[in-house]
Amino acid sequence: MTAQQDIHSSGIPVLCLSCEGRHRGPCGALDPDHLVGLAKTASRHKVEPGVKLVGEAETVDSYSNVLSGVVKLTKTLSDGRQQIVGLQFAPDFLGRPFKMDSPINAEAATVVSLCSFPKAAVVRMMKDAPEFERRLFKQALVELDAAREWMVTVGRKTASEKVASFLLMIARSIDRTVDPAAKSACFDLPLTRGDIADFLALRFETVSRQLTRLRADGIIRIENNRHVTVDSMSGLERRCGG
Amino acid sequence: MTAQQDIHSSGIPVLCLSCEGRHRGPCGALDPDHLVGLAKTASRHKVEPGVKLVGEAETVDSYSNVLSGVVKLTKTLSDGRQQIVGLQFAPDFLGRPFKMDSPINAEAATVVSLCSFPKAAVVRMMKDAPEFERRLFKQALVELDAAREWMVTVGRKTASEKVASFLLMIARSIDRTVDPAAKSACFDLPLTRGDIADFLALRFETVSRQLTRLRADGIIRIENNRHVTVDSMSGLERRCGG
DNA sequence: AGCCCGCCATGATCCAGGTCAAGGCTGGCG
DNA sequence: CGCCAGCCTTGACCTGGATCATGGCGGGCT
Repeated sequence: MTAQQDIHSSGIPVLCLSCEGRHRGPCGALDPDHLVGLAKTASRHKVEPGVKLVGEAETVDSYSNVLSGVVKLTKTLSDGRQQIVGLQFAPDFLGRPFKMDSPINAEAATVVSLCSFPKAAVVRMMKDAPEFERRLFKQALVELDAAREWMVTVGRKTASEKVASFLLMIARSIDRTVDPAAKSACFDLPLTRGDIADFLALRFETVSRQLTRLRADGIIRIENNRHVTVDSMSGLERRCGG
Repeated sequence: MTAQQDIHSSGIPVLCLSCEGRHRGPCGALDPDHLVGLAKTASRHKVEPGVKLVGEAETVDSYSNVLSGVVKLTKTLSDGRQQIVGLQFAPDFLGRPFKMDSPINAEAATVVSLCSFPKAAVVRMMKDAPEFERRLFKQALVELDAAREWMVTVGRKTASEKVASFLLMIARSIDRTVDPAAKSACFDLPLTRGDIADFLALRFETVSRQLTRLRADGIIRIENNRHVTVDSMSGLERRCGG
């Protein structure tokens, strides 16, 4: 950080100083005055895996930034069939602007830390800081691109291609600093086999079998069911099905 | 239209007066001055089914409003497998703000009429008229909701439920004035069997068989392969699978 | 007219992934 | 410690939808 930026940061609330939501997220659009106003209404939480954050068709009165961990967005049919329709990582903004109720469920997939704001404070910020609204707009478009990308995967790829595509996506999302052209990667799966199945529209047995196959073929190693080492990124890419 | 509105409309370009893009679309956010500026750069087209409007990964230098007809948004894997990831009806805005190139293909599914603008004109309008940008934001969120809704359908429903859900969606999209609680409906399918298959992640033979089944069960009638009459909306809803 | 081409329907067969079943591993808790 | 619950793996078998094949229908072109 340069001296110039240091001076500018003098008015920034302590809470926000090293916050992901400001560093790369929507709050980065706000000047110190706005941040002070918003920070007064903000509250931080840490929630355990499995905790429901927002219910489908539920009225929502707060929005949040994801500061760490992974949130899964799901939809469920009346007979229990479930589909994960999106994943959110830090510093994504969690919530549906311009609507009273959420069209989806949001649930912590891992330990998640959040910075929550009353809905009204966010609405005001969107009015007062056009660049803030614009960041939310941009995130919505990125999520739309991602949702459409996954429609192709869910609709048209084979089980083997789906699992490879998922691993590649996670490898690239978990640590965005990693060289995208790296030969290998290493990360903790944020989802159980069952969750991965709900994301890819498979059964957990099928996910398990495909992971076993990737392991047998020397593409990946798995420790403790969760920790994955990708030994051959190129091998993984070749299995994603164009 | 009241006298008051009549007076206000006096400065509106003739082209825009009865335009769907202004009536219910993004241009409704613009005042006469803005409309005049935008209309100077606008051009209207009519294109035949099958005409490619935007290519995947192609640089785009114009945006459009859909004034009539249906546009399909597709993604294709390198080996030709295709998925329709969205449909656009009047008065949807066609184009990806904040990006040089489109992440998807857009193709006319029916005869489509468009009102196109140079990209720069739209970018300027987003700066000058915050309410215009907000409308585009809202449309993006509606498209995101729709994409997620279809992820559930594509991923978790059976072939029979998929086709029923598709017919219901079309019945409700084609004529938005129709009573959503109506007992029956009547419309032209904007897509071929093959297109419907690409939308639902099925094969066209499967779509054909499911339509035959709905016909045999007295839920729908089909004339000329395209014109559908839904005799039992409730029967169709019951087959959508929650 | 006669031909071709795109679209659709339907039957026969196949197979990827779903379903059912059995067992292992790990961590929390009485 | 022993028990239980959640998660994972693997095997055996089944089935919904894909694939392959055949033919009909309608509209445009020569």
